[in-house]
Amino acid sequence: MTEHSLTRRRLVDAAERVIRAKGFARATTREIAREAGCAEGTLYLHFADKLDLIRAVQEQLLPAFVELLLRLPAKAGTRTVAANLTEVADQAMTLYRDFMAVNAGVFADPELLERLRRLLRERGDGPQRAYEPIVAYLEAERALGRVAHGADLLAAAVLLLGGCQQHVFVEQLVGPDLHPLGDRRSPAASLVGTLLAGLTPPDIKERA
Amino acid sequence: MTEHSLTRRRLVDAAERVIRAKGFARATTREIAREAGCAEGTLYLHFADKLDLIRAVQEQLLPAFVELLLRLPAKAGTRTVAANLTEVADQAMTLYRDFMAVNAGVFADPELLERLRRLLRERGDGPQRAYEPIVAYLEAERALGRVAHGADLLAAAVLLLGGCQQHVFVEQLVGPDLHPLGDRRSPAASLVGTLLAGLTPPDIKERA
Amino acid sequence: MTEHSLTRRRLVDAAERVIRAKGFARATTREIAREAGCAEGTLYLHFADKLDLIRAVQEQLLPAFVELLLRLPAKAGTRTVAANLTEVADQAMTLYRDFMAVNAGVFADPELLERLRRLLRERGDGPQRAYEPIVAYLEAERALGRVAHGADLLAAAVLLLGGCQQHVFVEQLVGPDLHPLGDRRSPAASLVGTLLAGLTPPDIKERA
Amino acid sequence: MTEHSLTRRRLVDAAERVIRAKGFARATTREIAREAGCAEGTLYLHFADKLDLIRAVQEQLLPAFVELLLRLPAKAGTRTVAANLTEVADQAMTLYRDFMAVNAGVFADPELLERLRRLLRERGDGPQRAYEPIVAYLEAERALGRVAHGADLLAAAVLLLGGCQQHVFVEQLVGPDLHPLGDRRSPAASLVGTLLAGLTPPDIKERA
DNA sequence: GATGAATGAGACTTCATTCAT
DNA sequence: GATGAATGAAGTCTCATTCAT
Repeated sequence: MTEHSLTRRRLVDAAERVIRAKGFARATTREIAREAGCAEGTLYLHFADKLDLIRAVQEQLLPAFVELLLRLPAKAGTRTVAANLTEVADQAMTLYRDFMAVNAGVFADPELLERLRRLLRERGDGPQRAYEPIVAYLEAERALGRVAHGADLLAAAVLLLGGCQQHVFVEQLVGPDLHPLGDRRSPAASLVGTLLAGLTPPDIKERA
Repeated sequence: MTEHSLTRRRLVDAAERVIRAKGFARATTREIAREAGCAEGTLYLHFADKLDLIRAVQEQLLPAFVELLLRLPAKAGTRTVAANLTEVADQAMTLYRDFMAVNAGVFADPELLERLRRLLRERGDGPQRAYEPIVAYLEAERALGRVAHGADLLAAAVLLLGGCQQHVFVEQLVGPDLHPLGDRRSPAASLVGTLLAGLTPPDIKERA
Repeated sequence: MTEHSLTRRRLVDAAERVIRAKGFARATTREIAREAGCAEGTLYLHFADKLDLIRAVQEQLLPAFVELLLRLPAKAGTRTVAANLTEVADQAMTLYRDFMAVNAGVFADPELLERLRRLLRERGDGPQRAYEPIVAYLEAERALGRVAHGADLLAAAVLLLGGCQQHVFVEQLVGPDLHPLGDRRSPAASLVGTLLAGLTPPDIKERA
Repeated sequence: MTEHSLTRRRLVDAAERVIRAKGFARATTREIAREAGCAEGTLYLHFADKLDLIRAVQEQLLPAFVELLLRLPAKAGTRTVAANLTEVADQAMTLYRDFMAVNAGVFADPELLERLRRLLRERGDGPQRAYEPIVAYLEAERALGRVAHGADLLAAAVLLLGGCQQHVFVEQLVGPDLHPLGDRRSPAASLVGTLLAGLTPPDIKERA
């Protein structure tokens, strides 16, 4: 089976490297083969076509993202909630920076998007899986009294990861120097602090 | 002048339609011209090149959102903060849905990204500008006592818009039915409510 | 008759200027019309097509070249033969520099070349007409004893103009600094001096 | 290696044929590929771009001439100076006839001209290199007493090659029958003879 | 399995020319 | 006569894919 071939793995890794380094639009089969150290034709011995290779890259990327978060729930009760979430936010920003080009390429091509959608659906997988360990962690903290009882933990996870993605998005589009949040010591900590504190003033909150 | 030419507008509209319908990767000059009902060469009478047309599409998408945001500060004190922000969040989600394919195409090609970056830099423009009216609105509400004094308003704006973008991102990748936030009556309201309330329990907050 | 229209003349002059300034390949109808200060369509009111305009440029250029030489024969007996020929050579180099782009464009396109050939044939005109005043001048000098009796005056004219064209050709291709003749005080004088003196040593010449 | 590939050679040959047959302006990549019997894309497997192919054509045209010139210095002392130079002149005319269309195309386009200029500069190459073996030959003949001691050998080389180029230029523009030098038994011999003899009468020369 | 030269459809862009105003 | 927006054929070049070795 070609599924576990060494050359196959080299091609997937090469594709990921090229997309990250030169952008999705520059990730040609020629460039990928060169990076993988094999001939262009070899690609078609291991993959039906280029989309098939891209799909393989996606399959490899998504788990990496989710797995990072799996250790999170175990941290409940350690340090502070802010510290734990800031660590996650920092890593999320790094991941979004890396994945930006791949995601963009997929969203730019409906055929790729549809293929990936179908694949994720079959597996019950997807980016929303990243919410789960965050929600689990927050549930654990809630049980420990370090998170409010009424809090919408799923919405919190969306806000947290969204804030990170938004930060990276603006950062890449206008540059870190023009990003209004870019001059903070830790943009991640700013986001987490605000998410934890909320915006409602104490007096109003009491009445609610 | 070509700036307000009818054909120019037809081309921009056609480009937006094609990008949305067939994706950025399928939005060829040929297809766009066909959709606009004019010859391919005509495109280059109104735009320097394809990117110039893409930029025009981006500039056409923004106003609806910007205009909503510009009215936002004046709403301070009306209805509830939650209602005002939820309206913005709903509009932002619509915008992100429309923008997704265009943004993806730009982020997939480093050259397009670089050119857009340079243009935005020259104009002092960019997606970060959307934070400003939100921050201004929240400042006005803070002056009215409806937002906490210590709140980090810029971080709040990033979380809010980021949460919206994240929601749309997952929605488009896995479909609305599999999105965990998709079954809520109003995902926007969920995000806003959580952002306003925060996660910290009242007792801890008092001590801080 | 459009033959003597002011706009027509403006177009021909503009075409010549554009070809000289930007090269034959960059001399588009759009550029020429812009330089002439009229609309692109106007060109087709005065000329059947672009080739017709180019032909008009040619018609205007060739006489300018020939007319320069017409004063030459009258100079026989004045100053020195070397001085008179050097003056011609200097001007010939200037002309070849100017005409290079136009000539190149014609020689690059067989259809243009054929049209020009036919036109010249009808008129009995052409670049060979430039030889005539040079030959006439040398004949006059020969009668005055300042040029050898057996000299092949036509061949001399070809060598002189050819040397000038060759000099400009190399100069434009490799740049004046790398041209081996470029560092002479006067390349034209070098060519003329050598043409006058010949290469054969005196002792051999006597025997002949 | 593609340097010695059969297809590469076929493309260069095809390009030369097409340029000669249809002119530089008609030598499109499509036409060249068709003439070479391969696909248009194949051209870009062997050449960086179209100019790269044109350069290869130029480099292929040169050798025949260069080789003749390289053997020239060794001929010093054999036959007569006139015979040796006439042979060179004949070959030069053939070369210029072949080169005319290619050179014209390059001189018609400032961008092509600039790129060729840069390439030649890097290599220290160029048409001026043709002067060197001619000068070397004449130096050898001078040492043997068959060329005058004071002669400007570089200027002589420029006159010789220039005369040949001029002859071909006029011949192609007005046709051989109208060329005033065209009815000579050997135009090359006429030019060489005149260059050797010079124009100055013996009595004046003695005084100098 | 591996190779890489060859393919050819199709991308973006230019430009001589036309025609309704 | 003049205009200039529109045309569309044609140009150069790219790239996913195939196939003989």
